[in-house]
Amino acid sequence: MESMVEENGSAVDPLSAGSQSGDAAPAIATSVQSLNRTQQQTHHLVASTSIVQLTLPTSGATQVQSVIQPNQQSVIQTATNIQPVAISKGNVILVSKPNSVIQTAQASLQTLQVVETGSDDSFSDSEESPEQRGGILTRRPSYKKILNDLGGGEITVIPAGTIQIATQGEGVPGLHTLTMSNAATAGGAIVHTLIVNNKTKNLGNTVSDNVPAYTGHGVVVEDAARKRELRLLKNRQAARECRRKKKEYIKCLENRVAILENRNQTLIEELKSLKQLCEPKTD
DNA sequence: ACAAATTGTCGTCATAGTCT
DNA sequence: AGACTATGACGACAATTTGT
Repeated sequence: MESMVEENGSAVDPLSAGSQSGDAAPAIATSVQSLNRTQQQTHHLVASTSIVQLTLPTSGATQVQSVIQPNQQSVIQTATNIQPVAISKGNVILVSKPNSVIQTAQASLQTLQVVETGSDDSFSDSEESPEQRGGILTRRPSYKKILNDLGGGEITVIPAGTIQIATQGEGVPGLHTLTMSNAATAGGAIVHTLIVNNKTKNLGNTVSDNVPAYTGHGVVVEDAARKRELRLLKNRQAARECRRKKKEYIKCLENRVAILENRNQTLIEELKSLKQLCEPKTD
């Protein structure tokens, strides 16, 4: 299956439009500064976005409204219920909900997010002011929570180009397997995800795989040093995961900016033309 | 070419939040 | 309630950029 993208008459490959992912700074508060630095090397994030029309031959006259950011990940926003959408370069993305956001970076799929929205406005503002949170400075909601608030489905992206998908609500619990043919690692990657009671468990290597536990008469014996090692190891991994989620969250926000700016521009132009129509003729 | 400044990444700690 | 997890904050270090 091949997709055709038209932008002012010229073909554009939305997947190749993405490139360097903007590496984020340690804190959200400073992320904009950091992104600015990254974008010195790329281009300005939103300034050069453009609308393209994706024509998908096999799905009839279906069109996808997309926002293409040069040197940034692409945003593909579906205008209608079109599923599945297949895109060149070997990535097949099944979109189960309207108004989805699909992020790609370079040739390999890096982030895939399904956002269930009635309209763009349903990007709920998950960042509350301290006042809104009760007037005291408290910890912000977790990225997981924020992203869940943004959309119905939960999709976790694993660094090595693998994708882990969990279904909530109407989803059928069970073992889900997702294979990526062009994962960053050679030969692709397969992730098995076990969903039990709406909770996701990675069936890959776990922390305990790496740290041997000594058992005696069925009782796990661990000295303080071992416990500490285990704790540090877990926390190290947790920190990595947390940073990855933070980057994902920031990308999500960037996409949101791109979509909203694009929409804003459209509305401005619409307003202009309506004004012109309403203007009394002077000659 | 070199030093200083800037930025990114990582490991660790502390602790709020969540789970059992 | 205690164990566990997620995340902000911090410092160390490396890589990159900038000014001279």
